[in-house]
Amino acid sequence: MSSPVTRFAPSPTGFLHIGGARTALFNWLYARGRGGQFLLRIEDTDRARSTPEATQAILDGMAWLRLDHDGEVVSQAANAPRHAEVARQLLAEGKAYKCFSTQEEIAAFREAARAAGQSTLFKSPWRDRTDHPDAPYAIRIKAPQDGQTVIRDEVQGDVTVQNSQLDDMILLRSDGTPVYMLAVVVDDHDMGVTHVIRGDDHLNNAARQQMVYDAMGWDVPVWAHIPLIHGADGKKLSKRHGALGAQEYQVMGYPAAGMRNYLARLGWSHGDHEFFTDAQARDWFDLGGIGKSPARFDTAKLENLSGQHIAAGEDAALQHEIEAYLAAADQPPLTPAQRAGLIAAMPHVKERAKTFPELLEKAHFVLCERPITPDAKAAKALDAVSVSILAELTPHLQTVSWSRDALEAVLNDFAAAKGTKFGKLAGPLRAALAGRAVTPSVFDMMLVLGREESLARLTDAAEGTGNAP
RNA sequence: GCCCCGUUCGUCUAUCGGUUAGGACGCCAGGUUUUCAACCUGGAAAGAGGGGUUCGAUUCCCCUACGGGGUACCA
Repeated sequence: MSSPVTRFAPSPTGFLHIGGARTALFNWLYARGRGGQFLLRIEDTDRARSTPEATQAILDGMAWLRLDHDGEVVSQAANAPRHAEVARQLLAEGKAYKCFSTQEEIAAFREAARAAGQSTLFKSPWRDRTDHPDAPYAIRIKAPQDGQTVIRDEVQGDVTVQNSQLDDMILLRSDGTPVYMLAVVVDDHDMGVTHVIRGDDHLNNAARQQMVYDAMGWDVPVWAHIPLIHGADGKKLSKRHGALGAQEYQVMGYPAAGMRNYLARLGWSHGDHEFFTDAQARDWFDLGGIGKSPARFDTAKLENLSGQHIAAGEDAALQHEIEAYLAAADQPPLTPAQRAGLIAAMPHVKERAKTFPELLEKAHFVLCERPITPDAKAAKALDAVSVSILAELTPHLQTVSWSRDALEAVLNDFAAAKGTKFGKLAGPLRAALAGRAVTPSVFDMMLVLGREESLARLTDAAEGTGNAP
């Protein structure tokens, strides 16, 4: 069995839609997991709505999710001559015919049919006529008039469509331009696509497209129509559900790995596995694991998975991705000092953040410089009493060996001597060290900061330096 | 209107005729704790409705309801 060839074929009319991202992911997973190829084709035949910016946005979105494609990006519009050629061939073989009906005539036909309560499928009077006038014509395929067409779908099962439901669809418009329904088939065939994994909304179209495959004597690809993604209310995903563009999630600070895991898990499953790596997803992904019903987008689950991926992430990789996030979110880049600080603090902050903004907030202690300006909550922890206690504590830290055990011992002893518990000291220490009330462990902060910087910050706080919320 | 598809806890899902219907997220209660997060323990929570088939249906078939998609010289 030869290796599969899949493709993602978005229309460049906007950003990379979240549903499109999942479709791309499924195709990528299927191909990559089997040593196959994953191709990318931009369906830009609608010149009016297609823009280069949109194409770039799609490419950017895929790059963020690390969905690399094989070969050049194919432009469907560029293949128009080949599409027309196929239509002409079918015409020459008598499998298609010239239709001289005008759009007005067709509209009138449908209106009458609707009024009479009959099928609105257009029945062209030109199907079998040979007395052709000298006028513009469209090329229509000769659809089978009886029998049925079966779509052997890997997700939906066998879907049977009565051929009486199929019309003689247009292949080539009267202006000579090919129609999408023809273009996809020709392109998929020419590109050697073996597996068409796409949205459910194309399921019915598959029957019409199969007519073209049959007429040309081409092998029909393996179909896999995946259910669409819906909003939290179960309705079709739309703007009112929030972010629709895949990249908006990058801007919100979700790691690509978390997004991929979530998207893969949305509508597909592999037993009870919820959290998995890219490698596992590639190994496990199969068409049989795709569900049949539409799934709702759940931000809470996305967050959970993101948190797990951040925690499991490799420090250097996280570092790079966070810098990319900063750029995508239009935020100032890290200074060399901040970068070094973040790398040092990473082990202590990555396990407590669900998103990058959250991680950065927890890492604030290495991103800020003296004198530290505490936020409101931290300032509250630095009242007169606390400040005097810090002043008293500082000398004890001058000589202690700078290790977790030693620090813990010193602070506990100091707390005991004061007749209190370390917990009471933690708040002020946190505030002095980070200027925040929410931070990693004070011991971890001190170790990351080092003795000199830690003592300087404590001294600042004790002296009230820079203490102006 | 006609055609096609779908329907298991709030959400994502497992189950491929026989299970106390499992897991995860979220939620609730308790525990741990140095803030947040994490973590530990426990809990509430589901087969749309109605008919069949069968010794036995969540699972197979039919009907209804609801949801989605298609029905273009759009993609």
